[in-house]
Amino acid sequence: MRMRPEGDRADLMLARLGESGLKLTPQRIAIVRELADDSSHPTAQELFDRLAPAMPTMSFATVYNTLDALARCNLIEARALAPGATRFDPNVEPHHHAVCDRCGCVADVAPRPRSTSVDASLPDGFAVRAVEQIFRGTCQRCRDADGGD
Amino acid sequence: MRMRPEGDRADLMLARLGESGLKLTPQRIAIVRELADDSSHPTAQELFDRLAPAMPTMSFATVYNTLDALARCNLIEARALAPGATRFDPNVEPHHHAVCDRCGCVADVAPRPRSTSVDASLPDGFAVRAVEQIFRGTCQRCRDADGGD
DNA sequence: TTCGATGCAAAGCCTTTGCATCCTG
DNA sequence: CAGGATGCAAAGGCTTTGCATCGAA
Repeated sequence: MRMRPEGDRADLMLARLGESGLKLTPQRIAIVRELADDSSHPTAQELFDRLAPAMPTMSFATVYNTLDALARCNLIEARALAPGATRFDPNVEPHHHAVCDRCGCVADVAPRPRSTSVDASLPDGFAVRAVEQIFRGTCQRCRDADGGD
Repeated sequence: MRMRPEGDRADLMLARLGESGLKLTPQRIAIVRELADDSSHPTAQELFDRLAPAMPTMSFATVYNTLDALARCNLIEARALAPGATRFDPNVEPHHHAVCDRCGCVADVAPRPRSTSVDASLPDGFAVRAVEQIFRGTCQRCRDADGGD
């Protein structure tokens, strides 16, 4: 089983974007390539800041439009992991997140088997589509920097 | 074991607010009473809208200041359950949430035993403080209104 | 008087929208 | 030429901040 080489996921996303009738413009290609292999869960602002140097005409509207298109195609997911800006996640497989209380960094957490198996105490008639877990705490970097508690 | 009568939780929160050195002003009392027995997870705007008729001079700054003070005292928790406005939760015991994809309503979900017991795939050195689960799906009301899928 | 709390308004983020312009087919 | 996509700017929600005023100890 080989590792996924750079670009694979971006190419897959671009192909699916194209299949769904959207044009593969330079802006969209740049956004997809920036996001596809990024597990840091960037905000729209962060993506814009990274892309602006190479594409000086990029606009926020295009970033948001593209992220919205990608989300509609189920190629990324918009996540509310903390108050503030929405974060975008190229990993659409079921998984969870560890969020640092101090620096706000986000890491993926592999899902456990059976983690979605209980609906006992859900509201009557609630149909579950997905279960998200957020592990809140302190990342190693912040613990090292700050003394740990 | 008796049910908690109306006002108990509000009184407890007010007492603890006072103990932590904050003055129990009419505005703070009104905000606490509005939130203490409310499980709908209101936004700051919603609280303001409910309080404004009875307290015409209430300002947003006071609502946010008071919510921030309550959160610092661990009497409420600010939650990011979906993109958009932060929701405030008077239930600070460990529990989870069911969030409707359509109407955005939020219901509490009782925690399961052992639901926080595994940290196997967490990032190295990440110290877990709390585990939140969000059940996403469709509430009964929306399924009834819309046809169910 | 002193110090915290309030209310108002302005400013700051984050995001969406309207519209003119630009490509591409 | 027709349609979608872009870029810009304005608007709109959510939240914070600055500051003058108010009120209780």
